Amino acid sequence: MTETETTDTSAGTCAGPPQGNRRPDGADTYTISEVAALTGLTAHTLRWYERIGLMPHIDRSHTGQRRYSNRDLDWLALVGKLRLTGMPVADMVRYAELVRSGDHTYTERFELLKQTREDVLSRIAELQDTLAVLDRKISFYADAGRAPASERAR
Amino acid sequence: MTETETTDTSAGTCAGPPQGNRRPDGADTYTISEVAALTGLTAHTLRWYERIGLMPHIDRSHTGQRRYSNRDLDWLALVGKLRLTGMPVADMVRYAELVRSGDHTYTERFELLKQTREDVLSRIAELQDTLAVLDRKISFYADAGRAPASERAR
DNA sequence: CGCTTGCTTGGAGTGCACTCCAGCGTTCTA
DNA sequence: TAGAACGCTGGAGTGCACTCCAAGCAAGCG
Repeated sequence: MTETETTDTSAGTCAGPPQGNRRPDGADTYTISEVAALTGLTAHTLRWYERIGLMPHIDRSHTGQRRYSNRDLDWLALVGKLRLTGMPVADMVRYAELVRSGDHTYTERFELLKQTREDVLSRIAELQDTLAVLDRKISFYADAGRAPASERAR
Repeated sequence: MTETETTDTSAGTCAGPPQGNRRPDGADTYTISEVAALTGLTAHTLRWYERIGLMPHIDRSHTGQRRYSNRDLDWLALVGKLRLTGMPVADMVRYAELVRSGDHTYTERFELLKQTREDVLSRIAELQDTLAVLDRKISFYADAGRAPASERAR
């Protein structure tokens, strides 16, 4: 085996705050596998993110190995959040491009964030709707128990 | 072109309640394209759902064409809800199998629903977390406007 | 009767987001 | 200074959820 790649037991149900043990700014260099451990992503995915333009340029050691910084970790934390809103990776790349192209893209980024905010809000609303449906079904099953199948449930 | 397949303009942002014009029970037979229009799914997807076992057995006309009922529409509405919780199709198939195999699967279905409810709850929590992050960023951009890039934002 | 429109099937294709591989170089630990 | 563990690359492969295709049957209409 050439590469171990986090035999992922961590990201079970909760995906709790992975920002545990960061190094202080100034002494913040992490190898790819450290970042993998900290973010829950695989090293594969980190390299892939870079290839598709989702990451800023990552520092390299004198031999060409990636050295991540706290800033990169912050960016990955944001990406992680956006990812679980269901935002397509292509849109995140778009945002990354805006950041890279400088300060004159502020308003565009602002609009993008506001739009995303709206999307998240409506997704939450959808989920609460679904929750209501589930609760109705659950209480039906709770009532019915194994009573005669007078009204068959699906 | 042999099949028109809903040139999807409907499912834009909101995906509002598609349960508009149902026929009264007893006179409830719908063709596949009617169901497509009512649910926002394509006819392709409806046939695919059937193939993979996500649908109960659908009635057929004397020539073999599918005739959906209100009950089928109800089922599709539930599937739609579950789908947008991010539940994998395979899990929904599992639930469909439980329904098909009869009343003795009540408790298992009950457990599955409760688990799903938990999943939805934690997804909502995640999204609210993300919302907080977005709000912080948005207010940063709102404050910063095009002020000097003292603290560069990502 | 021919034409259009709609529905049927099995199987192949698509897009997304990873995920892995082979073959090689580097870094750490004993 | 071995040897194991880790990291590098380009490109190929995977799994999911559709999405489409080709060829054919069936109903309604002028």
